[in-house]
Amino acid sequence: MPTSGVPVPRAGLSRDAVVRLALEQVDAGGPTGLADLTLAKVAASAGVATPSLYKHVGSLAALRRHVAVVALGDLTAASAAATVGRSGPDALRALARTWRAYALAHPGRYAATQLAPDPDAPEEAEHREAGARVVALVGAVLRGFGLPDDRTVDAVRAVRAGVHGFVTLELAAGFRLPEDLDRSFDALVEMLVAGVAALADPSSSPAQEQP
Amino acid sequence: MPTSGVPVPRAGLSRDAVVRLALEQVDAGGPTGLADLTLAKVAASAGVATPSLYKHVGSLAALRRHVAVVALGDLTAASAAATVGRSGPDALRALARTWRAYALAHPGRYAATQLAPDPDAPEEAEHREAGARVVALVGAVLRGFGLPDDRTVDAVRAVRAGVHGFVTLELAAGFRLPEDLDRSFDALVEMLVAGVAALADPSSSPAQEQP
DNA sequence: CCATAAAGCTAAGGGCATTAGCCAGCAGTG
DNA sequence: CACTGCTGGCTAATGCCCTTAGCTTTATGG
Repeated sequence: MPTSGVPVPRAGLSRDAVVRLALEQVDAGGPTGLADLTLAKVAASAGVATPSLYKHVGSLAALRRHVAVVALGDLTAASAAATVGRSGPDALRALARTWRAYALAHPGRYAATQLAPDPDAPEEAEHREAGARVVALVGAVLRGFGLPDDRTVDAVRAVRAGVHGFVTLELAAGFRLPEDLDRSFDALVEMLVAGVAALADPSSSPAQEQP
Repeated sequence: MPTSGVPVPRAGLSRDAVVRLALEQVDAGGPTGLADLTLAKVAASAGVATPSLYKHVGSLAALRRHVAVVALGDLTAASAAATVGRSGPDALRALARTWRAYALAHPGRYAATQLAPDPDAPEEAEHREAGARVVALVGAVLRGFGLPDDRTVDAVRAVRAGVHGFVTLELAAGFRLPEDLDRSFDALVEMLVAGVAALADPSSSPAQEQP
């Protein structure tokens, strides 16, 4: 009895195993780990000829998508863990920091996070749902701000845009001075916190000039 | 007398001509136009064998960089035109809208805009400078807010991150509902305006809760 | 014990970038 | 006016890669 009881035949290697090896390669490749992901390398690391992978994976694009699903799951779990028990500005700060920390710690996986699933393809439903879960989580965190319903979308988008933009630029080495990135990020997060709060309470209009 | 009078030998084709053809291909390819840029296709559109391009271009990566320089120039020019004669919040709004408009109108070139030049490679100096010019322009626009010197970086980064993040997500079809994107973007821009103003005048602290 | 389906393999085709080395013209110079 | 040399084009070849087709082997379940 080599393994469990269902469909595990001989050499070992399965969709999950292939994805695991792909994740290793993505993780090892830094920010370009996803772009550098290659069936040839995964096959080599599995000790198998390249075409053999097609018994488990479908295509390189499909493998990338599987990586994306895992990465989105990671991010959802980390975000949920970081925000549980918090609400309002506190929760938003925790969410933003977790997001950035994840991106910096796993740049390749974070890149995978940004793959846009085809809205129609039925085989990408899992991918779409994984993405929707993260976005929903942002919405949930923002619920603590008491936003009017029709403004929630705007707030979610602003938060996603701000954090994603910062992290993207940071990973792409788009900023000079390596110093002070933490402080700049904090400043951005405070802008978002204040901005979302303002969206929730339009009476407190933005500070225009000094009084 | 086939052409003008300086260095145009026989068939016609030069670094600039090759870059021009590359730009056409990038423009025709939508958001993935840059990624889909290929020496083979450029050569075909020039009516030339692929290796011939190496007499003008160096490599595919170099061609991409030349495209990036052009795109950064476009963006600088558009931004300068949009912000001249404005200052403070007004200028920042104009800058942000111009940026987004450029990205939506020329997604392939906008993607080129995000290529990070090697900080050391001497042959990428032109690329670095083109990038620095755009960033400097953001700094100039923000000068109207009277930010303390040591906070300017934070503000520039927040603005770049917010706008770039939004546009990236929008291009990647990362948002659902095609409607209301304009309003969401406006909301983000107002957050940035208010946030930068707050950075300039820390006494007006963010609205925490409703009073 | 045997049939069958799954999981591997090799072979082959089609892209692509890149390097090496050849050839034909045009531009000057002696 | 002839010659020399540069320059921009070419073909050939290498080495990656993804992907498809079809064969072989193995393990499993009846």
